[in-house]
Amino acid sequence: MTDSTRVRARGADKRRRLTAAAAQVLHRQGVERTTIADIAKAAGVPVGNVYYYFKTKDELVQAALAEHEGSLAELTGALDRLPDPLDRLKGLVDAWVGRRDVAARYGCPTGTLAAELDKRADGVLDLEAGRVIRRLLDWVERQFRELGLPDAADHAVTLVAAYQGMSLLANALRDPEIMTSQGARLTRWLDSLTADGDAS
Amino acid sequence: MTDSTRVRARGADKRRRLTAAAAQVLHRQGVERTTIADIAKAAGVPVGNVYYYFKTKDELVQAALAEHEGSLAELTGALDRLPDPLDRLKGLVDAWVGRRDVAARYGCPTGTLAAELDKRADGVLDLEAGRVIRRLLDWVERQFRELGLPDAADHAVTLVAAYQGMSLLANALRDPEIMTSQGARLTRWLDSLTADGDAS
Amino acid sequence: MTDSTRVRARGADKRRRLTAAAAQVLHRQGVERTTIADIAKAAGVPVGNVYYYFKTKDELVQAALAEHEGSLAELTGALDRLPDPLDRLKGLVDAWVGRRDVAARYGCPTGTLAAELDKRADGVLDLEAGRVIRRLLDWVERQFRELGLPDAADHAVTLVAAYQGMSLLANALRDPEIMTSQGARLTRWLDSLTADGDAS
Amino acid sequence: MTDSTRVRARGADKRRRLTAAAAQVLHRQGVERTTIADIAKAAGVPVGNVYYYFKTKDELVQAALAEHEGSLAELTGALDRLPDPLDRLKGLVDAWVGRRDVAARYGCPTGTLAAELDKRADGVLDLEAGRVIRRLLDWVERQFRELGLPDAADHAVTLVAAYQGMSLLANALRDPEIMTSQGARLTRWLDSLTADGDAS
DNA sequence: AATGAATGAGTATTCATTCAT
DNA sequence: GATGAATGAATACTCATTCAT
Repeated sequence: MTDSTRVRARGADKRRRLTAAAAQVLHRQGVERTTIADIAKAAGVPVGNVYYYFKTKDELVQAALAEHEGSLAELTGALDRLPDPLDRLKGLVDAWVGRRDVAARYGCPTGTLAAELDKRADGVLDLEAGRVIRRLLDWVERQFRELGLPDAADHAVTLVAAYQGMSLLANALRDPEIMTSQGARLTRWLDSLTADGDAS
Repeated sequence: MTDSTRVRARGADKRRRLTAAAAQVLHRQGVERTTIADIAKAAGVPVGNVYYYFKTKDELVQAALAEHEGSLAELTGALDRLPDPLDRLKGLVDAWVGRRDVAARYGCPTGTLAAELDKRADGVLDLEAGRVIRRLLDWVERQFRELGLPDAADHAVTLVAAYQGMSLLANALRDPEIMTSQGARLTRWLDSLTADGDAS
Repeated sequence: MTDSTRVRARGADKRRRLTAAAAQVLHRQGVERTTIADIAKAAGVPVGNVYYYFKTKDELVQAALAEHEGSLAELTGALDRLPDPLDRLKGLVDAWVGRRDVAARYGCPTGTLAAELDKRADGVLDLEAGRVIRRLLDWVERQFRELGLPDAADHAVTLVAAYQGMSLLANALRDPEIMTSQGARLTRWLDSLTADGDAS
Repeated sequence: MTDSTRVRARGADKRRRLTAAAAQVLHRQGVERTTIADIAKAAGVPVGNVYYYFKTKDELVQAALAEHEGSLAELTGALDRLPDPLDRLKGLVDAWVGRRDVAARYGCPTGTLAAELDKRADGVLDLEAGRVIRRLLDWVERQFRELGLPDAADHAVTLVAAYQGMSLLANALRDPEIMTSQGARLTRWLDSLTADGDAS
């Protein structure tokens, strides 16, 4: 490893730490209640130095959004290795249920971020958040289509909306059990869809 | 009408105007991005005077929450006059769809408020928001129970979560059409539930 | 004096104090080296309160500019009461010389402000500064015209430029004597202009 | 050419580039609104490296001032080759008029720098700026003396002040034409001085 | 000598809340 | 009760300067 590589690695590492910290802290505290100092502290970086990597707070928010988008891509990427689209969708639901405790405490990262950013008058970041959700919708729709179902787009909206809704309820009521029971319902629904046509 | 009565009436009016303004502005801009001055201006009340009616900003938020709770109570109260619980639930869905434009622009008032308040470390108002949602859940559950369905509680969670989810998606994607199509789906689902048992 | 008058008077007084302080401190330290805190302290006003009267630092700069414009208007207004335009112009030169010590220490308020504001990329305030100088030019030109001189506009530029130049030199060399000697020269020049036509 | 020579040459080149960049950027943006990064970028030098050549920002300002002083020396040096002092002075005026567009956009480099530096509490650099202006004054005075005129010093102040004043006005009003007309006036004045004694 | 990165002090601005009348 | 004004703590962002390599 050359010197310049090491330095670049250190710089990239700090940027990654800041991004990860931003993703977590912003999810937990929300955008408006999170200060740059909060993120800096969580990342172990002096405040002034944050601005070497991100010119504005909004850029940090965007990076956090991209981080969540990356997690999602990682998940769908792994699911894509399953041969059966139905298994992929059920795997997605399982993943959601697996994160029930985080959902019950802080909600869905993308969903809560989208909701908060939508309150802004200046529409830049809110479109970003919408884009991430759209990507999830697209992936889900593709699975439904591969299953040969009509109304794949509608089904996708139904599934993702169900996820956002159950996360919000679990969060508002602080009850992870909602994730479990609704997850089970979604799994049953997916099975029914493929078993004998569209029952919804 | 005595003078003091008139004054009290005027005072109550100001309080009401502040509450209504808070409900609307907080819904549109979110709690953190809304200043007391914003609400005061929307209500046509001088800033300094706000504090005569509400000791803190949090009390204004609480009042806004109560206002939304009141709207909900009004709606369910009206629906309660329908003889058939199924019609009541379908009426609820219709009401949601009827507000599709507001939902697409600002999301569900209670849901977005709950999501934002849940980010707070101090758990006072977030529980309030949860309580409002809980009341809706209870009302819905009661209808399902009156319909003689098993799993009334689960069904209630399903319906309300669907509403929250579709509102969030409609908002994030700025697409009121989502409210319409998902509303239709929910109506069909309600019909199927009562027609031939549980299809979900 | 009613209560509201007194309050308004107090508010107006503070605004005036802030404006006066801004005019003085900005002249002495320049725009960029002056902090809001500097002005607040000079005016005996808590920092946070400054923003009740001026929304931004730039508004304070503008107010200071207007203050200098006001001083100028006061001076020309007084000179306007002299019957002879030549006396008015000589009175103007005398006034300049009378302020030689301030000029030697801090330069001409309007001139140095204009020079500093002209460095800005965003052209808003710099035009303001130009406007103040233009007003002086116009007044001087009017006097020359009343004297029946041709090239009144050119003469005006010559006189005002001489003032700006001698102020700058006096300031750069910290030598008030320059104001005196150049003032005498300008007086002689004015006399010669009217004695036997244009000698310049 | 040995390696060390080449390196020294390269180093000297960087220093020269930095100095030139500083002279230009500081003239255009002013001292306070110019960052070290601005100058570094304009010179094509990495920020961190600037400090190898200049220990502080003030040293860069001083170098810029020296650069402007050098330009002036170059100009007067060239004019010194003219046999007639009157031609030298008229050549100086011509040079000023020749730079009318820069003057109208950014003012006289030395004059604006002097005005800005004079606002500083710590008197180090402001004296420097005064010194540069003094050198110009001395050169001009020498020409007047060679012409056999009495009051050479006063004439010098008059000429240089006129230049500073017209530059400031041209800049504040964004009007290069002022340079042209005032330049013509100065040329006439110089002619009149030598033709028939002192007309000013 | 060269350079990307680090540091920390400083600055404008916002805003909930309080106060004086 | 009503109201303009006051207060001060907080926060995003900048930048000269230093450091590690």
